[in-house]
Amino acid sequence: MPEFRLYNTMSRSVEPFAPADGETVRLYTCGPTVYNPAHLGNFRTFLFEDLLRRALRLRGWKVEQVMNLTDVDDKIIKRASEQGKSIREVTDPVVTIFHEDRKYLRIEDAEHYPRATAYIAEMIQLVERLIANGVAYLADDGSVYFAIGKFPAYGRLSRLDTREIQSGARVAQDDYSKENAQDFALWKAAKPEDEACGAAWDSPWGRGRPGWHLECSAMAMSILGETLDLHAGGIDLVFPHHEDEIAQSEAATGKPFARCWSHGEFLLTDGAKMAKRVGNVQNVADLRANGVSGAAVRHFVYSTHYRKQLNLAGEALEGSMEAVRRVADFAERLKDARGGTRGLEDAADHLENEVRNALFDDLNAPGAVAALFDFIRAANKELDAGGSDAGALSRAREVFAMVDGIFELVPDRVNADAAFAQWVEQQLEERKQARARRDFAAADAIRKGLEEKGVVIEDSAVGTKWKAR
RNA sequence: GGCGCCGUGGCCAAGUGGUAAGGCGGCAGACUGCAAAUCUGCUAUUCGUCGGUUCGAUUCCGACCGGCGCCUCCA
Repeated sequence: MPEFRLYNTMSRSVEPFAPADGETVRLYTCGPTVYNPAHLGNFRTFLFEDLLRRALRLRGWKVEQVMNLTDVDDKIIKRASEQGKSIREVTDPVVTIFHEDRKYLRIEDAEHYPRATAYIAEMIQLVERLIANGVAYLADDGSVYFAIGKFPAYGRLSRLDTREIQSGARVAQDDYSKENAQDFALWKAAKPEDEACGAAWDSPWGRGRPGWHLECSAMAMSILGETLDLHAGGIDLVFPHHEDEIAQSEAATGKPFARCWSHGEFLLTDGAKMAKRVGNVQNVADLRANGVSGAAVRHFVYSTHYRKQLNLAGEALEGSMEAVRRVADFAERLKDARGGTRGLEDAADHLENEVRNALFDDLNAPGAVAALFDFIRAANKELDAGGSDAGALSRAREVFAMVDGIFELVPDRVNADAAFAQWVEQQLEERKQARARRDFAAADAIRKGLEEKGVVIEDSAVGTKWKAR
């Protein structure tokens, strides 16, 4: 089994990776803030993490993944206030949509999806530890802050040592009375609007709510233990989110918070970061409306390395839709095949090796996908040649299933309703008869009629197949 | 201003100190009654520009041009 190598943001280099106990990778991934459906940029990160967990399993490890759902934060409170709802009323529907979207993109279930509001007690305990350790303080405004000056390692992950506000940097908006502008809130004193929407809890420091960073540390350590094997997220979380997670976790436990940090790059739209503020977001609902399958999105995302910005532009998505059609046709063909050849078996062996090597080399998805397409061409060629080797065929099916079990590029079959399918079959029968009497004009007219209904047909020696397009 | 990333064919995009993966598209051919699917061949003498190191650089170094991201809302 080749060594698994992964880029570690902490060291800024590709390093060998293995879980501490040699068996189970304890993986924490920062999830969505559920005030609005996640957009494709968010999902690029979740797709990266999906591939990561599948690759780790391919390597032979178990994976225990936590993806948190941030269900209390400024934006949620703002929305709840505007709509006269509780935060729960705002977040519940969005959580439902998140999971639907996630399934559409075939992102596997993580083992845990903790909601921040379910871990308030753990967060309070963590803050108490930090206060006891002298690295957190209660300010005049009733909020508790982390004193970054008390944590010498602060800034190691992001390598942002100079914290002065420079020209060009965004200016911090100070809503709270901190001792140091760079200190971050662990616990925020409740404001009237927080109380109004159910975003306030009792604490030793009075009514309040958790700061954003606190939830991840509390949930990660509660569920996975004080030292994670791997912590992943979007590149923008490096600073301040992950920096602050490290500070508050390590200052509390005295142990390393994560053994490895992995960050996925952004999705751009026509060259600009996809973001609400830019106004260029697309979400899964938009894709569905345009007939873009989850499989096509996966192909698109996995065509670029996770540490490189990916530009949603040009005909890229259309290309992925077509590419995935090719994979689906091949899958069908492999399923229906009656036998294989020695060459088919060799191609399968080669594919398995290539995929392992690529994926274990810092998650080189493009390389693995390229190997898959090489295999499809080679296998189509072998299948064209016929062959009756049952062992070779089953080997090809096995490896293809393994690879597609990782990338999931075969789109869901659109199940035409029964009446429509019956109508299509009837048309095909009529066309068959027309062809039998060599009335090709009639046969072509039927085919044209089917195409107008979105049905593509393929004649072959064993009959005519059709598929909805 | 600080930190970092990127610039490869029409589009998306791998990769390596030794002469360019893969997908989409296009062109031609095989197969087909015609298609579709599939297969075959062709489609970057070249990897932003200019220098340098080297026997040799797209790959290393420097400068420049262009694009992007982070510097407490951020996947």
